[in-house]
Amino acid sequence: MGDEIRRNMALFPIGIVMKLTDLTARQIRYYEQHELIQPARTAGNQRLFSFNDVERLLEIKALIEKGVNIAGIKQVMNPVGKDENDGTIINEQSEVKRKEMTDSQLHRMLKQQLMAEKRPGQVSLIQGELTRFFKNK
DNA sequence: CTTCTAACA
DNA sequence: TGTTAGTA
Repeated sequence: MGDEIRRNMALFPIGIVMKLTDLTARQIRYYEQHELIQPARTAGNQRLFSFNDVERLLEIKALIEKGVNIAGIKQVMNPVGKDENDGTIINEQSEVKRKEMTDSQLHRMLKQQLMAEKRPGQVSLIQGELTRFFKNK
């Protein structure tokens, strides 16, 4: 599972994540407050997001666009960070159909976005494609 | 210039 | 959520 460390490596600052997910800094920080994501911090308290964080944010965004609120999202995506020792009961009765895309598809999208970042020309791939990957409508 | 926290005409 | 203030 050396791939796991790569996915959880804190890499980009909030600015990049904003463009990658098309979410506002306010939203990203807000979701962090609600423990939907937990980006790492630099010595200077700057947030550093990993691929996993970005993926989760994209899932959160998709859910938001489907009309799900924070409470609902917390139900389908168990807030990370909690230890499973202290009898934390989390019902997995998620009826909401989500994440139909594979990791490879997701990684291709993110890679393309990152490349488009360095080399302008291509644009908003996430917005349009995402809605097609995430079932519904 | 970018990010952070706190707060609300 | 937007947005602004005052920092780091």
